Amino acid sequence: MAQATSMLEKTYDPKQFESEIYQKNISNFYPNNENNKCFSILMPPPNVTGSLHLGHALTYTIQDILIRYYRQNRFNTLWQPGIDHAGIATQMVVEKDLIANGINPKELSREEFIEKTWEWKNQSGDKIFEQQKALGCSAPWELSRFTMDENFSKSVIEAFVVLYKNGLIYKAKRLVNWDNKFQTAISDLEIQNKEENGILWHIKYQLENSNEFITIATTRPETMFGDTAIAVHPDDERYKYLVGKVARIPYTDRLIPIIADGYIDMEKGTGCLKVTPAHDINDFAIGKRHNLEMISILDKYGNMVPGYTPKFLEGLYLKKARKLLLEKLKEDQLLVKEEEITHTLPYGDRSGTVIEPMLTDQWFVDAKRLADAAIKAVEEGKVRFYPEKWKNTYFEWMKNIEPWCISRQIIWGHQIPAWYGPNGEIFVEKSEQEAIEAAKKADIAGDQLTRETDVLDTWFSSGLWPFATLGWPEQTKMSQMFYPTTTLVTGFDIIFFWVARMMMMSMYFMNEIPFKDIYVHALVRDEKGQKMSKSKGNVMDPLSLMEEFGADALRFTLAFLSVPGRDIKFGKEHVKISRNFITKIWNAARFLQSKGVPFENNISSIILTSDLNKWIITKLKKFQIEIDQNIKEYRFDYATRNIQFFIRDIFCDFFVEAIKIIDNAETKAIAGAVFAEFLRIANPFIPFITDYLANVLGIAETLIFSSSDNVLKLELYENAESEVDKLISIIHSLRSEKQITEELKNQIDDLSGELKKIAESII
RNA sequence: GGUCAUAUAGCUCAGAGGUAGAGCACUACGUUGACAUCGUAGGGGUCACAGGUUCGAUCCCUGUUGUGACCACCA
Repeated sequence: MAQATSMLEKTYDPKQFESEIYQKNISNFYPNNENNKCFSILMPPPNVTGSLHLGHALTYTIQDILIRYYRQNRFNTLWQPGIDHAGIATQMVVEKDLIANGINPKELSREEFIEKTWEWKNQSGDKIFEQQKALGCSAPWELSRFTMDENFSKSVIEAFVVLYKNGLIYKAKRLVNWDNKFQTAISDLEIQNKEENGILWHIKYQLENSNEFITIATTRPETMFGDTAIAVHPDDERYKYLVGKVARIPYTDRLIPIIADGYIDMEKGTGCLKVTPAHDINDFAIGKRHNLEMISILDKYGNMVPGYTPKFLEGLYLKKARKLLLEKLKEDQLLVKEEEITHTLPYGDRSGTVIEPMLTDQWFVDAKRLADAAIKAVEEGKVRFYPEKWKNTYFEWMKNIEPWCISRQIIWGHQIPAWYGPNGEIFVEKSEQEAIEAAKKADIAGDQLTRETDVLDTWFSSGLWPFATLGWPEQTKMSQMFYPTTTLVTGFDIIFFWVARMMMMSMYFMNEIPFKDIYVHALVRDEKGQKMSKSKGNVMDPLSLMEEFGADALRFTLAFLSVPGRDIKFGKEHVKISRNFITKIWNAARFLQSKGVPFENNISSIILTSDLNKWIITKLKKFQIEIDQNIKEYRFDYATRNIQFFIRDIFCDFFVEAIKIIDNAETKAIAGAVFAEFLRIANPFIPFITDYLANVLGIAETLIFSSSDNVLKLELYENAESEVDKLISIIHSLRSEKQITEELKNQIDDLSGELKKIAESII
């Protein structure tokens, strides 16, 4: 004990625990093989470009609490860590980095660019691991996977080939969301809609062989050169007579028919819609119905292509072309009205530019077919959402799922394993060698093959995370032990991106759910409830919070604020309060130590004679039971409240105060043992201080593997509990009434000797 | 337009069919065996509004309003 005192006081300010240095170096992968209880969590792989933000800190804290809790209770645990290659995001960062170093990324070959990206990844890719460690994350880092690693890539290729051969992946020319900045297609999910003020231009098209005009309304006049019809509602009395006639697109010789289609809303605009199938999703559908030609008038950079475009606009970027065209239309009195409207425009969530619908060849996953099993698994309760309401969100999206465009025209990612023959033949194989062999059978020489240059959507590979990390398609021991995983912890913002995709992929390839529970946590907002963002400047850095208040305080705060179904309004003040609470624990330890309390006794072996001690034992066991329950129900908010209540209101405010009066050997032994058990119970939440105290107080080298068995074996002493509870309420009355009434005096006289002594000490 | 949430003390949030709870802030007192990063005591609430069910509703139901998120669409 004397030695422990010197450690406490020598290394640290005696009144406060400084947590930053204490980190146990223990392998955190814990297959103990004592039993077959397994608990596993997939760590959502952060982007390789990422650094830790508060949302990460929240999700990792929750996962770490779960992992530590089950590991303590002798489960075989796996918290699978890793990093995502984050295709577009990474390519963006690397390109910027290259430009900053005087290299033009466009002048690099594909191979050179990939090499540069790997270089960049290798020097900055592991930063986030260090940050996770600082937060106390106890993951087996040696098992980390990276989505672009050789083995993982093999799994990705395998998945693609199998899906293709079974008809679940296909190539098609369709309208996709096109990002002009990156010159790639993106999926529907990668779009952010923003409401904006815009102008609706009313433009006259002259009817052929007539002096009459028809007026359409559009927000995108420059696409008029891709028009292939004008549509009106079949019941629209104003325009009925025009159906079947033809109009001429201004500044061109092209004639387009006026058609009738029920999609048209008579109230909107002029009631006449210019139909541009290659540049609008709804127009595309109309075009299909009426067998219209699809004319693309923009190239991949968003410039007007020659051919259908009049000479004076050729080659111009669409916005410039629009401006020039409008001036011209005005001059020629074809622009009859400018109406101010608000409308929603799609923006690329990475590029920030307006997304154009574009007619291109892309690869798609037939998500509808994959969705069925994924929906069923949740409907049947094999996979459960916590809180349950998120299952509605999941169903809504899954049941209306659209084909998933998985090809990206970028470099960084898994290159699609497809080879083309000279006449457009497609060979999808796991390797070039196999493609050559397949081609040979079709009488195509290997040297005539060219490989698809597109790469896969990042989320295609992330979707395989639950089983690809465990070695799929090989059958591994890890997979046997840990698949399906127990709990997925994630934010609601990636239910579609990731959770839904993992569900689909896992049901298809493993024929089994990827996880049993999905715990959906909140979004961390600032104290005013605003989303944190760099542009608003309200981002709080977890690392500096940890530096100021300690990792335990941050973890405790995040868990405390994790009320299901409510976003977290996060203020620094909260962390300070938690830090104060950590200090309270620290000081309790200092006091017990100064009293010469022994900490090494096994709690279940101490013989209990006094009500006071039976009381604290009863409270301790109830505390343990509550914690167990709350962890099982993912109520980290309750669990942290339990911890606070037990150590402050139960242990410090009453029991420690009582020790000052009743300090016999039994009570001291109980105090030390209860405190030791408290440290153990709190360890998953606040690992730094608890492990440190356990260590210096001689309780254990670490609490990381200590189970709750001893506490659960204890008896509940209901009588002693109510006796002491009575004493506590007497003390409250004594204090608030500030004088002793006859009634209180009688109540005190009814107490047993030891308790009476405590009550009398208050008087 | 559709869906899902949410409304409780000045603030952040718990809560249960039957005397409204915590932390912070506020007031008073306290450095009498750890802790002022603390302790003790205290003030403070028509539990958004309107109906309904009930012996009893802040809690359950319906509607209204406010707030938030997501999805879809926009000529």
